Amino acid sequence: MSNIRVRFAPSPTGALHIGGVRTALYNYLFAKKHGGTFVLRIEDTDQGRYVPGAEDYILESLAWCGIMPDEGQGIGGKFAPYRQSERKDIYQKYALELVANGNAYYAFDTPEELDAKRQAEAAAGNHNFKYDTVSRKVMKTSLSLPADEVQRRLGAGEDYVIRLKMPENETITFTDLIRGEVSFHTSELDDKVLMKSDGMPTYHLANIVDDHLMEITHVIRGEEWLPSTGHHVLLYRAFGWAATMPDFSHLPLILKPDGKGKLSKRDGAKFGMPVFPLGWDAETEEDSFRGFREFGFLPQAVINFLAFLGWNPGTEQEIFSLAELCEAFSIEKISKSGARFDYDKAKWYNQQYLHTADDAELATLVRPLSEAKGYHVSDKYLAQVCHLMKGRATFLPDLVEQASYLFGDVQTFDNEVVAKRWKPESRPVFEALADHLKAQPAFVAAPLEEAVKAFMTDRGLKPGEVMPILRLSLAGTMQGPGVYEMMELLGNERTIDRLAKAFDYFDAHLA
RNA sequence: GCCCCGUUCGUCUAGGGGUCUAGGACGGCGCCCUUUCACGGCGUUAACACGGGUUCAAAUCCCGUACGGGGUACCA
Repeated sequence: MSNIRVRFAPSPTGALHIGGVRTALYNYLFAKKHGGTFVLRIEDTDQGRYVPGAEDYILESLAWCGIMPDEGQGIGGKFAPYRQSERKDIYQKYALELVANGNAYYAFDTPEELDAKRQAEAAAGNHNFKYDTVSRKVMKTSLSLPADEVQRRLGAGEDYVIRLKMPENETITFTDLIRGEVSFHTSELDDKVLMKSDGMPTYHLANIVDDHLMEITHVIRGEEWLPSTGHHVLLYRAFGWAATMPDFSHLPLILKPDGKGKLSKRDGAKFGMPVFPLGWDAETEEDSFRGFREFGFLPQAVINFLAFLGWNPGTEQEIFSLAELCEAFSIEKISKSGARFDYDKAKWYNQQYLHTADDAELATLVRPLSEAKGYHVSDKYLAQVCHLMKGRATFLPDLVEQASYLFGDVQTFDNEVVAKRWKPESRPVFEALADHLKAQPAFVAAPLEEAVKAFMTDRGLKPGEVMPILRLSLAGTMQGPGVYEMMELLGNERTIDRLAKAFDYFDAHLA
C-alpha cells in the first residue's frame, strides 16, 4: 500500500471524548505504520452545537498525547481549508450536481411539518416513518410537486433541504476491514438530508465530498457510523467515485465500566475517573471536569492503555511505546466487540510508566505541584524525591503529596506506632545512635546502613527495635522510601536534627 | 418496533478445525522478599452464552435462539 491517507474528523461540540482520542490514535498508528498521512478535519456543520474552544481542545489533546496530525486544521496542507464551515460552497455545488443527475431532490417540508407527520404516523400505529421511496411521493418534494411549483418555491426563497434519492430494491454491500462483508437493503434506508435549510451540508454529504477531495484512502471511525455507511456507499456511486471509495473500518465502542452502554461524558463524575484527555473549564462546575492529565496520568500510559482497549498485537507484550505501537499496529487485529473502560488497567499502566520514567523529567512534570504546595527546592533535589517516590506512586501528584516530609519538617507522627515502639529507656540508646550517625564521614545510604548495623550488633539490638523509630523520626509515618535513602537525601544535619526533635516528641507522648 | 454489529475467566484479551486438561494481563486471594509502604518474584482463583448442524475432529465453519451494543434527526 502506498500513499495511505487517513483522517480524524471530530465535531467541535465540546471536549474530545477519550473514545475520540482512541479513534484518532488508531488513525495515527495506521498512517505511521504505512508511511501515510494523518489528516485532521473539523466537522463543524452543525452551527447550533458549536462550542467555542473545542477546536483548540482537540489540538491540545492530540499534542499532549503525542499524536499530532501531519496535515489539517491548525497545521495546514494542500487541501485546505480543513474546517467544513469554510467549505460550504463546495458542498453546495456537489449537492446541486446530485439533484441534476437525479440522485437527489428538493424537499420543502419544515421540521415542524415533519414532526407532525411522524406523530400522526405513530398515532396510526406506524412507528418507523421515514422519508423513503414511498413517502417522498406524498411529501412536498421536487419529485411530487409540479416543476413550475418547485421553481416558484425555489424562486421565492422558500426553505428547503436536499435529500438523497434512495434507489428502490437494491442491496448495498461493502467490505469492512474489521467486520468483513456488511450489507443493507435500500428499502430499509431513508432519504437522508444532504443539505440543510441553512445551506450547511449534513455529515453524510460533507464527509463523502471531503474524503474524496482530500484523497482519503481509509476511513477508520466509530461503530456508530456503521448503520449509515450504506448511505455513504450510495453517495460515492452517485458521484461516480465508486472506484476510489475508501476502505471502511468501524471501531468497536468503548463501553461504561458497568457495561451498560457506551462510555459518556457523565460517566467521569459517576465513576470518579477521567473520561477526557484534558480538563475542561465550563461556566458551571457541573459541566467542568478534570482529564487524564489533571489526574496525573502520563500521556504515554494513556496511549498504551487506549491502544489495548480494542486492539491486541497477539503477543504477550503489554507495554508499548508509541513507536512500538506504530510498528505493531494492524487493523486486522482490532476486535469486533465493544470494550469496557477498565480504570484499574489504566492505573496499572500509569504505574508502570511512572516506575521507569526519568527522574529529571518527572521533576519537571511535578514542579508546578510542588510549588503550589509551597515546596521550593532545587531541580536536583526534586528529581531525587521523584527517584525515591516513583516506585510507589500511581499518579504524578503522589510523588509530591505522599512525600511532604521530604520537603519540610515532619508534621504529624503516627502516634500508635510511637506508643508501641518508644520505651522510657529508649532515649539514651537512640541518642547514642544519633551521635554515631553524626560522626559518619560520608552520609550515603550504603555506609549508613553499615553504620547502623554495626551499632545494633554492638548493643545487641534487633532491627525491629531500631528501624521503626528511625523511620518514624524521619517521616512520621511507617510508609515511604528506605530509611537509609531518606537519610542520604536529607543529609547529616537535617537527619540529626529530626532525630533530636522526634525523641523529644516521643518522650512527651509516652503512653 | 425495525435495521446493523457483536458474544472466550469479574475486566481487557490470545486463539483463526486437531498442539486447548483454553494462554497472557488487570483485579482478587495466598506465599516469598522487606522487621515500613510499595515494587518485584512465585502460586492461585476464574471463561469458550445456549441449541442444532457440517466434520473422523469445533472455542474455531454454518443456522437458529438468547443476551448485549449501535443506529433509526434539517446531530455528528
